[in-house]
Amino acid sequence: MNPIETKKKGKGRNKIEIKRIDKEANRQVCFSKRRQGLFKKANELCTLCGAEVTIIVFSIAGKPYSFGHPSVDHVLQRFLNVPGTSEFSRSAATTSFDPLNEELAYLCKKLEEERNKSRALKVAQKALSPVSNSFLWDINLSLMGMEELTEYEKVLLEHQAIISQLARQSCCHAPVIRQIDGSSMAEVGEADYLLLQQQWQNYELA
Amino acid sequence: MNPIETKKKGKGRNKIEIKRIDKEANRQVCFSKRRQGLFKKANELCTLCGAEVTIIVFSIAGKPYSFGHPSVDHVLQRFLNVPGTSEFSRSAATTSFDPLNEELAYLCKKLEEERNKSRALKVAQKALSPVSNSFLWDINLSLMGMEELTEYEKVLLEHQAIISQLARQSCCHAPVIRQIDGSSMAEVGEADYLLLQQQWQNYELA
DNA sequence: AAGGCTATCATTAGCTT
DNA sequence: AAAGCTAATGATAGCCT
Repeated sequence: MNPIETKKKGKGRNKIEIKRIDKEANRQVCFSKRRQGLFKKANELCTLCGAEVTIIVFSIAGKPYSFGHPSVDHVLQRFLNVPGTSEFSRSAATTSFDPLNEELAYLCKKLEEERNKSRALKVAQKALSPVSNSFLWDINLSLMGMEELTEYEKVLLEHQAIISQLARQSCCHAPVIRQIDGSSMAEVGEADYLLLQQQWQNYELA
Repeated sequence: MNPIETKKKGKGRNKIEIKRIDKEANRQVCFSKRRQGLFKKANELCTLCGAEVTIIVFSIAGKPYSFGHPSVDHVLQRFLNVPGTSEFSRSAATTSFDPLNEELAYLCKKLEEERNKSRALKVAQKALSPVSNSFLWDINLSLMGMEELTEYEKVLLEHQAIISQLARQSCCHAPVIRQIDGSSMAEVGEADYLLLQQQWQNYELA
């Protein structure tokens, strides 16, 4: 037995390199199997962790497949409504200015204005440690009504967007993986209805 | 040895049922690990099969994470332009053709938000006790360093989660008093950056 | 093709620092 | 909290039908 030539048996799985599969037949089979696996994983993530997930896949042939919980549209709407998450959520027409920087500058300016408006509150801020933001924990949500909470939520989203922008600028130009909360399965084909049913059964049980 | 009680050792993986994880700490860890796994699988699908994929995930805390090859926007744009794939595809695709209206709508929306914010501020200033929430509007993000911003982001996420929960319970009309328990939900994913770097390296090679 | 099989590789739940 | 470990479970490449 040659120790170097550890020939594998014909059955079972071989380790493969993650690079484009040249042989078209193999690529198609791999695509189909792995897409199913990906959607299954996504479904598990939703069920296990209460997350909202959407996946859109275009095959090399251009055929679209999608997964979404609670629905593709729901997650997309939510994503597109987050300021700064997607460029075309507000304007696909990139004019001479950079929309992201423009948005950042705009929001900073507005925040600065708000800041100037509430001078009386500077006292409270100064009383607190300049290093620590722990005073934020003092915010008492329970004193707010729903309307106020809604407004506050908007501010949170804006601040979050700004922070993400800053994080993006200070790191690299790779697309930042962004975050806020929260699963529908809209398979363009038919193959995944079973998975969907299973998913909803899980939810009904929960 | 009781044949019925096949107790597992402390180490190693146990089989788990695919249902919501109750324990929050475990759920968070699971979310983080499985999200990374999902993105890795998606990246492999892209590389192996030449597919275009985007994934959008909202954590239970409301934090958005996204994966996209070649980019989230590219895949979303392609998807939204496919007739019938998404309910709001038509509006999203057609309105973006008019840059002036789009920009105008955006500015109007922002203006309205600012007005609401000011209104909320006034209400807060009037109604709240000396321990006021309204100093929040005074926060100047541009004065914070990354470390501070990261901390602040954690607070934002927690508040968002609480607000989301309150919103869900709003049928009660009485804002539920909940105390923040110090556990942070934020993951300004360094692990994600690694994944992204890996992703981009793969793409540069391809 | 599409689905089943299975050896092998990959992911991860629970645990430890 | 975040990162590392390990034994189990889970996914799947290559083959067969």
